[in-house]
Amino acid sequence: MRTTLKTIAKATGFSINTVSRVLRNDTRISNETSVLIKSKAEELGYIPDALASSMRNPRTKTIGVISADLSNPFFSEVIKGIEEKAEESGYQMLMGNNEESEEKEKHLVKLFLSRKVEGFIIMPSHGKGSSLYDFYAALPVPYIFAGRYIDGLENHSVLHNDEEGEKSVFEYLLSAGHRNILYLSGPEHISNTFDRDMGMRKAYENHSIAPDSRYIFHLPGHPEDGYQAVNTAINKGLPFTAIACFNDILAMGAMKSLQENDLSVPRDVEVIGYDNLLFSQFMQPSLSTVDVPKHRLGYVAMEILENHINNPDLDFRTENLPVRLIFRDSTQER
Amino acid sequence: MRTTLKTIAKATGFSINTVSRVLRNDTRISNETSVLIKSKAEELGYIPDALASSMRNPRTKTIGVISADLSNPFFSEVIKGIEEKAEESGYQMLMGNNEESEEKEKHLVKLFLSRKVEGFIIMPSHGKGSSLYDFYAALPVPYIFAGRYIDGLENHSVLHNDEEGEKSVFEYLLSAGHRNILYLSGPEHISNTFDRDMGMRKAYENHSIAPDSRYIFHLPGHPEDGYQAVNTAINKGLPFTAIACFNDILAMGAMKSLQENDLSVPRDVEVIGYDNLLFSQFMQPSLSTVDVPKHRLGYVAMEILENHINNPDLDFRTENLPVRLIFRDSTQER
DNA sequence: AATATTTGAATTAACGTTAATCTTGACATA
DNA sequence: TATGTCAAGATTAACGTTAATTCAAATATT
Repeated sequence: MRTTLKTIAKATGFSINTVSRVLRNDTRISNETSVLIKSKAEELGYIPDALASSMRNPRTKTIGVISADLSNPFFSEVIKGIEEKAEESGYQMLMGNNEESEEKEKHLVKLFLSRKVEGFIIMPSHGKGSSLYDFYAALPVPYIFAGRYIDGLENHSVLHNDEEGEKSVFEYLLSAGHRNILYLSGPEHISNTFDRDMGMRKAYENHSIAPDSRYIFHLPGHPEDGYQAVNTAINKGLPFTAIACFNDILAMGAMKSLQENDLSVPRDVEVIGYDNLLFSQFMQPSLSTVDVPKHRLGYVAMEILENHINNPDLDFRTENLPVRLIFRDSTQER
Repeated sequence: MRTTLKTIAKATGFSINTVSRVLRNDTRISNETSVLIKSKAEELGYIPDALASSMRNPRTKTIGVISADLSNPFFSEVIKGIEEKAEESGYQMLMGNNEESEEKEKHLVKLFLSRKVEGFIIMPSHGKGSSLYDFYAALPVPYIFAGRYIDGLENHSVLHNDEEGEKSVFEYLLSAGHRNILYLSGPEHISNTFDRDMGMRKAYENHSIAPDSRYIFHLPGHPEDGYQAVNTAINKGLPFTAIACFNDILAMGAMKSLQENDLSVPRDVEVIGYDNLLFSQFMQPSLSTVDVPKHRLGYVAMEILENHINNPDLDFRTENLPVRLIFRDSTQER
């Protein structure tokens, strides 16, 4: 039989309530009793039942974290940031993967609500044209979208300035004289793609140039996608002198293709990634990229969520973290 | 006010119990009643309280997952495997990070027990000389160690044949004639280091050669460690013609150092990693490495755990997944 | 017609905890 | 002495479920 408060109460002769209060360090208990009960609890290997406790005490100290892909190094950095702050604040994480499906995402949110999470941090699968607006708007607990947003719910997001980031990439490339820039963009249903495309367009606009749609690829974002896209461009005889990538992983594939086609980076082609994943500085040549504060993104998301949990009337507002273009060896500028 | 079974009972005129049975699709309910109650539940936006339910029904359908480092791509692949099988079996994951500390690990296990997890999958921080043997041996729920083991609890582990894997690396290198092999090994407190070192030694033994301890480095396993270790070897004038690494991440750092020192891979130095992370095939040159079935490791761990949960009398036994040396461009052999 | 079975549901008692309200005895105060 | 205060603890009633038991009416069986 499991040791419960009742067991300890019987063993010590005190009431269940007194035992409960001792173990919660509640007041109005003599020191003698407290020591006695605590030692008995220890002796019996008492493990508190957090679920039973949550029945009277609505604070479950649990949050739900839903990511697009647990194995993606971008998300895992973000999740580590969340975990760090959650740990500091005494929260536990229920975790799930939406597999880039809105249905799955909704299902997970419901499941987690059932477990009485006090809030959510979500990396939504679909942002642009999401069908989940109504669903989220009606959620009974606070929620923060990390790194992405859902149309109409922007104020629930912690973002990293995607538009500014991609704009700085294209400002650099266009100013350096490039006129044939391959742009390996991301999936169209996520907000980041939309914002970065916008940044790209603004940079072209600043230079009074119209972007050429033949140079823009919308890709899922895996290494093979980058590899194939560059192969395709080369095979079609599309001339280019620079490649801007939606993420470092695409850049990894792109560089592989360039290498196989005997194109030198950065002499023949300059390449710029996005995200600044750990490995990008160790690539050969090391990858110029836009640094996204992934760990901080997670940490801040949890900070904000905690704020809203403790303060249900607080208004939500978009947080936008700064990004920074980092020059390494895959560009001429250093 | 939250909608509970009571709310629905009042709204429909049936008893709480009847409502409960309808929503659990229990028997002995007329179809008419069932439809009525279900539609009312839907209408009122009823969200079942899984915690309250767990008070009577001991199946919480939750497991605890504790990893050494959430942001490490090796672990995140494993976790994805766990998540996939967990999802299939209807389990949710409570997740935490032991930060390579046994104290933190123990704390997390207790916390999760409090939440009534039905079992654990743990990537323990310390395996060799762990102080947690007694603690784990007394755990009241089944637990599986993924990818590592704790001395005396080997039967709770799903492993990948570390000894065989590293042995195959050294068999290749020694057979190819290398006699000065830098071995960038891992942290001494984890079982993988111990087993791979053993594999290395067996290969040397097969060739009747005594390994030279000046060539063996025990490192934490970050890219900088590999980078520094190779720099150090070069600066000390230690001659070498091959590098075997405890993981791909070390190899990444090692290759960077070789590159900076104008040593060609694989012509001057052959390099072999371990783990076969996604990016290793995209490195320049692509990295020869030992493939570890990371996703499968997680998936199998969850399969086994579920088995033990459903079958408490089942004996634990070590599972050892096969590994395979993959030749790419960082070795002469292809 | 008397009895047994079946169906559909209500009642009751938990699960382990916590919060609110009582109780008791010791001591202090006027 | 009568009354008040306080400390230390006990009692009771929840929280939202589920399982076991009970009940009443309808139907079937002899």
